[in-house]
Amino acid sequence: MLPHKQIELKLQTVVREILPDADVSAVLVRPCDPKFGDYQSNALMSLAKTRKLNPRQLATDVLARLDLASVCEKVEIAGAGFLNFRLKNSVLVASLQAAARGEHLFFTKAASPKTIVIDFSSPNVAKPMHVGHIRSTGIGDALQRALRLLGHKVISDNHIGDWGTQFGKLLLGWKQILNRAELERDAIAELERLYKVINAECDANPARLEEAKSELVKLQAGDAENVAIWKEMIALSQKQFDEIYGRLGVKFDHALGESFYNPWLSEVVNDLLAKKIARESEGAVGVFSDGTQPPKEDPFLVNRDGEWIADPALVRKSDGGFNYTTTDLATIDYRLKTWSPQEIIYVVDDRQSGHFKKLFLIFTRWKPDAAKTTKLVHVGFGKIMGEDGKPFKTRSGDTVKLGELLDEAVERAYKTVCEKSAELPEAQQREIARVVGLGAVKYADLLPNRQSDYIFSWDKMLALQGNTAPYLLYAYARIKSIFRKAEVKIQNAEIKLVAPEEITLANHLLNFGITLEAVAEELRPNYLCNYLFELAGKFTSFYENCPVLKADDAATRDSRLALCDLTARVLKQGLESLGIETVEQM
RNA sequence: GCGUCUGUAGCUCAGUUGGAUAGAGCACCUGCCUUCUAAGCAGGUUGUCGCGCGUUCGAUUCGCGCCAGACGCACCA
Repeated sequence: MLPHKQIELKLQTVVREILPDADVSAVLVRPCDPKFGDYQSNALMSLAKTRKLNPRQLATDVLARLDLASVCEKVEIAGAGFLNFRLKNSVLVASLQAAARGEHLFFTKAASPKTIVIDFSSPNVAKPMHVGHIRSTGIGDALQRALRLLGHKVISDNHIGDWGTQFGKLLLGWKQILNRAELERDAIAELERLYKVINAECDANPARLEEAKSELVKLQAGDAENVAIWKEMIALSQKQFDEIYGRLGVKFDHALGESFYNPWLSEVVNDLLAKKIARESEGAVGVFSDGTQPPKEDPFLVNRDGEWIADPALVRKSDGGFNYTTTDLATIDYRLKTWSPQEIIYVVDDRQSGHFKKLFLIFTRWKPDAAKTTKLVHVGFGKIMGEDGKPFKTRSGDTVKLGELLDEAVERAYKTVCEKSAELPEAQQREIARVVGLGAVKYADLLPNRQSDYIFSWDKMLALQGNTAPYLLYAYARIKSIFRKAEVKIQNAEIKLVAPEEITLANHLLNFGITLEAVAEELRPNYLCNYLFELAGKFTSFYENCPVLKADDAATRDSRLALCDLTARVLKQGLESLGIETVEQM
């Protein structure tokens, strides 16, 4: 068991003895400022607070019964009632030794694994994937990787936008102005052109709009020709998606698009009507407020000029068509029936938070029993802005296509590789550039707290210094370089932690699991980014101050090699959890 | 108008049950390549945590009210 878990366990046991009714699940330790110790618990202070106890007295009572002599140096009470723990050197060493033997990598699998459906990326058919898609795709993929690493059963599902009113216009365009040669050359660009042209015509001419609508109606009615064209558009788009996901190394267990749920949509609406959750209004069917919440917190109400008026979630349009709330409800139902998940996570733009609030509320009204066992979570994120603070666009004002963004990242990385590592063969330079470029894009997107908008900057992203993917990859490559030069193989080397840099690094390795758990708990990959950045920093400090291959004696050398190896393994595993590859040399 | 999110160093951003003297990178300055990759390291400078009030032993964190910005508000998703 990892040392901090041992501390927590003993601490919880003692707290339970002293306060039998206390909920000890929040009695945890956290890594802290090294001047106080390796770990700290402030849980006693909040326990004391709710019970109106003197926090220092409680800490004293707990400490009197706390026997951690085998794990820590003397435990200290500080300030208002902090407990500070410093690990015994032998415990730290033993933990590293166990990791070196392959018994663990500083994290433990979840005690009770959950089944979790994670819904992310969700690009639209017939449209190019743009820069915005990196957010849902990267965050979603990092989350699925971290959750899997911790032993949860994850089902990733790409809810592709393959249905909707846009197909009326696309079908009209396909039939009337399609350029076959262009379709061969760049299918997505041609489809995008069709949409743009017809859309403009529809805006200007109601008759064109009617034509488009009638194509849509034919598609929805199962007209053979329209269905065939629609399927071809999906196939062409899928080629694009596969190419991008292939480059990004993103895999889905399923890609059940919106259209997959068509057979159940009218059923969903009828059920909602039968259960009086939805009602008719102005020819449409919608879910309205049930009046159980104060108006301010009720997402089905909106204030207009001082009056609270209905803001329903429509599930059927007055023309009989369905809305995305309907599809999303059918999707929830399908996922419940198919996988019985404890959690369904939606990695979707924060601008849709209102939709999800409504959707989740409808779910609890519609499936009250399922709602008790399945938690729905919206993992929202902000927009990518240009350096002018406005939404990130190309110089000509178009949205930035994801494929082109990746190309440019790799190209820029290639230029740097050629400068810095001119001696390497070109194939290897290309490979380094690929990993560094793609890694830089992903890392830059995962690093900021996901809910805020962030400013996209080529220079910062591919900067060679600072909190960037290249910095982390460089630290990893330096370790690997040591092993290329090492003439010995380390096997069960005895680890000794003497130099301050060795101890600091070792302590930080132990926190990998705490970090992964925080990522899984709060669904924030940026915690892992910061952990790895610190790890790389502490390693580099060690590297500068503690010669490895040129250590004074063989024992020190072997010990340091073991420390290098563990650091490399955590770095690689951590980066992998972020969806970032590593290179052995750069 | 109402709602949601955001506001932390000159710039870009972190800040994990409320916790100790609020951190990092960039930029700027000073050192360090005949020693394992200088895409590096060591050190220095930088703050009314938007403003005010409240809860608390303790608030960047929680509550309320302002100010500023972004986004959203019935048949698109």
